[in-house]
Amino acid sequence: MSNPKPVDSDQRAAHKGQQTKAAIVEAALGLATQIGLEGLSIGALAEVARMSKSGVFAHFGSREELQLSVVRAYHERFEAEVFYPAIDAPRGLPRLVALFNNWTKRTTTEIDSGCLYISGAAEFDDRPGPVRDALASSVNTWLAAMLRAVLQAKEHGHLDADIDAPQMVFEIHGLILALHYEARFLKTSQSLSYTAKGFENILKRYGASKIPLNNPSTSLFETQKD
Amino acid sequence: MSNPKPVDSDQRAAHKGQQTKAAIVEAALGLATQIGLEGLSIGALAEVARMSKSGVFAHFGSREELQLSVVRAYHERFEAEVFYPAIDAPRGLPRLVALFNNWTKRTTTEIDSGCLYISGAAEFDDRPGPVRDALASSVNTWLAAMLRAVLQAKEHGHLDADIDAPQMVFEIHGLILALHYEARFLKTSQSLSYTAKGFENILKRYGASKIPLNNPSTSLFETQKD
DNA sequence: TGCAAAATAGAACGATCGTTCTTTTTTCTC
DNA sequence: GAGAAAAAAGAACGATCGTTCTATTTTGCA
Repeated sequence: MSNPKPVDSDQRAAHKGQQTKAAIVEAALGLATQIGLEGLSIGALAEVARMSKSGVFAHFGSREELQLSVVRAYHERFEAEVFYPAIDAPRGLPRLVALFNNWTKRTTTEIDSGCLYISGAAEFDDRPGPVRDALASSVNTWLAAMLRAVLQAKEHGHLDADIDAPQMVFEIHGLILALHYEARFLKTSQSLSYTAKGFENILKRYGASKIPLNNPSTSLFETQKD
Repeated sequence: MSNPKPVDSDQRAAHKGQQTKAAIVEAALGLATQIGLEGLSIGALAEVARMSKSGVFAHFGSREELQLSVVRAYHERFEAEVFYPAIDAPRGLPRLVALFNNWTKRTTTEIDSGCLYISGAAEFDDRPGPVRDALASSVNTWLAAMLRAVLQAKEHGHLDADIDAPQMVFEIHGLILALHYEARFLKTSQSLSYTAKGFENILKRYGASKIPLNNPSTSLFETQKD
């Protein structure tokens, strides 16, 4: 009638199928983060999406492809929420701190919803296949980004020159895993402050104290853009 | 005929039912550590135990009771393998080191088999009920034991007097979680050495360097009794 | 507006799930 | 060795699983 082109905001020239598929993946992501990728069933998903089982199934062709779609969606969300906002911070220590802050913030949010990289690791650590590969690839990409940030901080003199960068990333990773485990499963109330203090300890040990941050009045755990 | 009392070595006066139940739990433990408590099905378990489904089922009465039996068995094994051997070490830093060494050793073994406390946390963090409670209770018992060891090390002057003991336990827990995650899921080859180095870093930061161990020629990661 | 194509629904499949019931086999005791 | 008790097997149940097929509805373009 008035406008032949659909006024679609975030999906350009999206046909109906792609829209509903996106909505299904969205719902599947919510289910999978709560009950896991293995617990995600097409019947339950169809109920949440208010569709028929076969209607949902047709968009993926197999359960495995549905799981892969969920992993891809989670990866994009993680990138958008943790990685991209942090590259606004200047290279070196500020960016490393920003990455960690975003990671912590996301993990804290996930205390209610769950983290696919953690539940997925537990579910697929013994199950070879495309889903496991996709999960591991995403996590490795993220850990490589953290490693890059550490190396840059080292190059800029924000950290000691002789530090073992992968070692530092490993220890940081441990903090996040402990945060998720103790906050979500054990419901330990102080987990977040333990995580923050642990990160401070790591920073000090690797020489971050020598280089004050741009804005000394700001806590280490406030992301600062320049 | 000759001897009316059964010459049973480790199960005194055990009737047939208790013996086979123990064997079933043993098999279930093997299955559950690999595919998880949720993935553990009675049909698959019966096949492994070379029994009928109903034969297996009769010993537990419900799947949940089977899962609880597995958790209890895992708890006992963990205690026997990690906790009890370490209390041969003298109170304080040596015992703390022994606990960590045993924990690390067990986790390294579990790279092939899986850890029930980690996979169980991922599966039951959103699922209230007796299984979740049993898992959380076991883990809390173990973390409390670690905390006790840290406090004793503090009291004996092996660690700084002003340290935050729960904070230290949290960081140690993170190391173990990272070891399991990166070794088992990501197959990062250096995980074990990262864990050992991370523990050394933590010990130093909390003041362990001030008190040399009994036997300076022995690595921190060799358990030493007496 | 009409028509092909895409999207969704509906029904049914074989398989497996946990569980119940009945029957057979094994074990233990007198 | 007989007979009661315990243990294990067998069959079947309703439910749900992923998947396939066909029918119906909805969409998008000429």
